[in-house]
Amino acid sequence: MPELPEVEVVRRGLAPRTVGRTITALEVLDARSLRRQDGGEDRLRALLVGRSMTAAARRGKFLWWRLAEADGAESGEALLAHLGMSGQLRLVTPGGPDPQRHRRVSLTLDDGARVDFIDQRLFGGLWSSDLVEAADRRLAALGSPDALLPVDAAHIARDLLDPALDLAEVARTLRGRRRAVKSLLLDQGIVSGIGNIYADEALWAARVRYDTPGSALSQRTALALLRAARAVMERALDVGGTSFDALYVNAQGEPGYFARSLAAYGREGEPCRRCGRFIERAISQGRSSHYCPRCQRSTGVTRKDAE
DNA sequence: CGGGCCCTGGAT
DNA sequence: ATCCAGGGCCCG
Repeated sequence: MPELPEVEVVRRGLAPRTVGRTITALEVLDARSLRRQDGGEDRLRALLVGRSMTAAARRGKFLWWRLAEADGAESGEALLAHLGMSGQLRLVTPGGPDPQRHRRVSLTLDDGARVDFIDQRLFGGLWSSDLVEAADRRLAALGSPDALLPVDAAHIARDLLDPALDLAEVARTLRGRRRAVKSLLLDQGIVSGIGNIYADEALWAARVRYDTPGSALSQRTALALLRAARAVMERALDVGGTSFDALYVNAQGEPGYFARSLAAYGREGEPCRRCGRFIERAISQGRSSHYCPRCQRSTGVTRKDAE
């Protein structure tokens, strides 16, 4: 399921073939993928056709293109995409493979290539969003030329690959909450880009149990956990992300290879790669958590929690 | 802050 | 036929 590494792989695949190109047509095969578009298909078409893409940026799991008029002036809007859990953005070149299954929206570019939005489960979408300045006025995201970002992504915190992220501050935020640490890692308003897979992997790497209250973490452990999350996502990025099946592929239609390196996610009943104990699975907040019952421990409760 | 919902298709 | 997967958002 596309989390930060997978979305970044897609961004890197799309950027060189889309930035600098002009959109010549919009084809909508399933309007449900435009659910979040004000004014629907007609308005999106009016905003896109004849505009060029000037940058491909990403914050957390949100990906967007900056748009400019024919004369090069910025339009003040971005084309925003979220892959949900089964979305793909695929580059289709004339004569190349042409995926039809679950194709929902296509953009045609002035070199004849197409960008297809494919989405089996329809949790993702494509829509336009006005640009606003990031609250901290720093570079908005990876791939962004300035501090502007789509208003519909402005509530999303910076992610662990963002040079402007203040790691110590995020660690302090985790420690200021009493919710389970996994729920905090998944909260895109605290730190973005982490989903169920990389949350379980980061917790395993840092030896922290999913249900440890944030307030029970030391600053040192909270920092170690965030660094573990960053490290596992960087390793996944290096091998093209995590693919379990055909649901996640890059812009060229190729899978990633990180599934074979997972230590916790999806490994219920298999031996822990550190200590050999069987990985267990627990349901919490409607999601499964995979963890090693021996080497992932609750760091215990703080005095405050014991009261 | 937890739970339901949006969706489809593959597994049971 | 029913269950389950899950990101984000909305509801209470």
